[in-house]
Amino acid sequence: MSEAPWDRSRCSVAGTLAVVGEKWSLLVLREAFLGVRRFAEFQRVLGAPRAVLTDRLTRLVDEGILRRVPYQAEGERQRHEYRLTQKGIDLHPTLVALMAWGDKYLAEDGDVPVELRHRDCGEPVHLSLVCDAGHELSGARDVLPVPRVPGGGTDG
Amino acid sequence: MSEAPWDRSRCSVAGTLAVVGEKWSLLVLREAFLGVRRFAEFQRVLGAPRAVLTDRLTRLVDEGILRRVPYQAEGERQRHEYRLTQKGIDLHPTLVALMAWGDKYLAEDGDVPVELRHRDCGEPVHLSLVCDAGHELSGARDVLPVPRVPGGGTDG
DNA sequence: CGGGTCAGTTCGTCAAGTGAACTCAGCACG
DNA sequence: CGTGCTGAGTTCACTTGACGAACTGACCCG
Repeated sequence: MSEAPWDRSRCSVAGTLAVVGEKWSLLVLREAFLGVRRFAEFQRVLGAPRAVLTDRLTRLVDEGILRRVPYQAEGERQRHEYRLTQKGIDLHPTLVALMAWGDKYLAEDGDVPVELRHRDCGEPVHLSLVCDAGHELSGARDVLPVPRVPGGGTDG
Repeated sequence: MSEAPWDRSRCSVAGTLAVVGEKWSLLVLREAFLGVRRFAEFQRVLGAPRAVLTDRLTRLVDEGILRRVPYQAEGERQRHEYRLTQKGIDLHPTLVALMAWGDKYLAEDGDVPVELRHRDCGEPVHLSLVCDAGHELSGARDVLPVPRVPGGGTDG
């Protein structure tokens, strides 16, 4: 059942990448967050080969990240569309993080393709690292990774 | 120069994935954040083929995400090690986001391999989406994506 | 029944990942 | 000074996956 070479036991990053780390998977999700739901629409905006798209869509449905639901447009035949589940929606921070990095380093000339804003107040949003005590961390330097042995106690 | 099939013009997610979306790239970075610096160490903890590892390391150095610096251990010959640049450190939120999702959905039995804590106070840290007005967003629903045409004005 | 669209499969080709063996440099040992 | 060891990297044969175009099948329209 090892469908990926990544070592799941060592970190959740590997596990997550084993699920959505294949080519196109995260792009599919990106479009899903932008409202794309139908096969042909994914195909058009992504330009991915149909076979790959079928595979990724099926995979994401199998993983519970997308849901296939019947869909009936007016005057058209019934089709089905792909919609995000909660599990899929929870990948939003990942996409936001990827986008933020791309915005910073790949579009420094201000040519940001998509901007994220708070729906209520219209202000731009960004990711922030906070601890349970309410402190806002300034960066990776403030983070202490604590490895935990599976089955072992919480090492202080 | 199109080293990837992703459409860079549409979103920064695609651009970022074109840089670090290849197999093993993000895993290499994950280990880099955990303190791994030498080739053999990457090779051991990841189990990646050496050829691929060489390629990813070179690629990440070329992209300015890692830096190759000389390294001299006591009683050993001089070697070089790979260290994160600021550009690489800025990928930290991406890895945190991936890890958080994996922790939630792949290790629900509490078997979280690595926990991140605030270095100052020891409390667990998590990503949070905040807007420039200081509001903390509850999720992807509160986010409004605003597409911007390259070269066009800020469409309100 | 024929044409058109959406969704998906099949297939030949080509790029990429994989794992083992090989090379090369420098230190340790004798 | 030669031999062996280890870290870093390359080469190569094999397998997997991506690619793009053509094909199938369902369904609506006329």
